[in-house]
Amino acid sequence: MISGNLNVEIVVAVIAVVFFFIGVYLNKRSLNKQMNSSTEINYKKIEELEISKREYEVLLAISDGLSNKEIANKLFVSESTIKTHVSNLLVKLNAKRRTHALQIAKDLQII
Amino acid sequence: MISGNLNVEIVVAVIAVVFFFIGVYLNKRSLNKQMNSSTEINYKKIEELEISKREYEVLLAISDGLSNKEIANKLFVSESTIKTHVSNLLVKLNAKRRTHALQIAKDLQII
DNA sequence: AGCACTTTAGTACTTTAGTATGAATAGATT
DNA sequence: AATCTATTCATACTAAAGTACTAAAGTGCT
Repeated sequence: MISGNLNVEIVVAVIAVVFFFIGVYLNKRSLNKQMNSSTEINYKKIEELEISKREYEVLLAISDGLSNKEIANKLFVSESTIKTHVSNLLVKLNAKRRTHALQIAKDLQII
Repeated sequence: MISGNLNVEIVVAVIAVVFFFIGVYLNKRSLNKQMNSSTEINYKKIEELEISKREYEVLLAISDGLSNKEIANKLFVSESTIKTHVSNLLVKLNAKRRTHALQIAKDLQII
């Protein structure tokens, strides 16, 4: 009788643990399908768009809300240089302005 | 003996279901804490910052990458009006410019 | 009606952003 | 060595964004 009760308890515990992790696993899967945000960055897309390393740094700085002058200071180059990078980014992303570039970049999951 | 086996099966099933949902629930909670993106919008924060309905519409339009003129057309008002809203938004969000406002708004989870 | 707040809009101005163009330099590749 | 690409920077623009006011009209509330 004692060994019988122990068996039941162990079985219950195992089932609880197993189904707990099944719940966690299935939930993670379903959530990943839903939200295509906060996912990983699509590096292939960055290459595909021929966005250079420096241009990408500028793009990230834009998404931090920095001005061209602030980006220039951060990267130790002139504001002219940043303007060039931004202009090239806008062309490559087919964006009209920096906020538009951010919207597109998020959509493409490159930031 | 028969009724005894049935009870065990029912108990096992109940435990399985219960722990399955506990797994789902706890997983959802832990994921929400990690990624503060793609989560729900913090409407209390919007009120707290005293951002009006119209100002919030403008904020969303900014995050869509629209220019002041485009926002004006979309909301059927003048560009002057949009400039007023944007200026007020920048003050309320303590932002230096619209891209900075977007960064802050995302951080506060109001967009 | 009176009050508070939001939304609207204007003028005049300064600051940022963005375009177009040309050019120099460094690094990697052929 | 010659070529290609990325990065840098400048000048001279035009366009967009943002500030600082002022003010009128609409909305909701008491």
